[in-house]
Amino acid sequence: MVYNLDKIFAALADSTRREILIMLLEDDMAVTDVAEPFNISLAAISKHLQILSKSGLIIQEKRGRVKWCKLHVNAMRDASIWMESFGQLEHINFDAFENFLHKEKILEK
Amino acid sequence: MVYNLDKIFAALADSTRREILIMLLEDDMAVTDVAEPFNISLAAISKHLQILSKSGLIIQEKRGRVKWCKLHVNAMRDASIWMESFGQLEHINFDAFENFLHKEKILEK
DNA sequence: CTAATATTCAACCTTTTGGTTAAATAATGG
DNA sequence: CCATTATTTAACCAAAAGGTTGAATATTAG
Repeated sequence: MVYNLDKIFAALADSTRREILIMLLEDDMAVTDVAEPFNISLAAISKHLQILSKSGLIIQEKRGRVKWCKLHVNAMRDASIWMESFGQLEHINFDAFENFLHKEKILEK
Repeated sequence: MVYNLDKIFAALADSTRREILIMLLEDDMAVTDVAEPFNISLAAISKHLQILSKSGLIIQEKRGRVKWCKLHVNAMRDASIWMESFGQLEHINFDAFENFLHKEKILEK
């Protein structure tokens, strides 16, 4: 399966959706739980999740009445490969990267 | 200077703009020359270049009546760093990457 | 000075995006 | 069976995106 760069980058171009992806790094989540920290409607979150689904960045699986959302990182790899072509990543700025992880609270101080 | 992920990813979400970036990998170009391979109006290309400029992915510099466009890859690094957080890039798929470079005619067979 | 070249701006159009609220659907618990 | 919970759909709205054409603005060449 090949991913659609238009859809992947468009999905990543919204900060709400990027925050959702970061939340899903930690664990799979139900739609209602994804919506909890945001103050927009559940319907809006549902749409964001559909955009993430169609881009391939997440997979949704319904069990009972709960639809579980989980990261599907393969899609992002396609986008990364595209970016690689600019020959920058061999000089990854690890300080900036670690900084990012702290800012997003993925790592604790 | 810090780049705006919304703008960078949104700029990358359009295939015309990604093609422009690939063209600029080879060399700096004037607006008219960027427009040449596309069959949309010059005004449309001008808008695409403004979007790329505002995202920080290119820099435009006017010399005489010609506005030169050049890649400014630092912006893309911010987006790459974001993607790094998904822990995928340490296993870069180099086959896929080389494949991409051939497909985009950056490398010849 | 004038014509040609390079680029942008303005006005317009259609489609998409991101949001809303209210109603619909589906599954579960009691 | 019925009320509750989980999620989506539908109808709507305002703003943004991506395109057009035609006019405007610089700058250069002759």
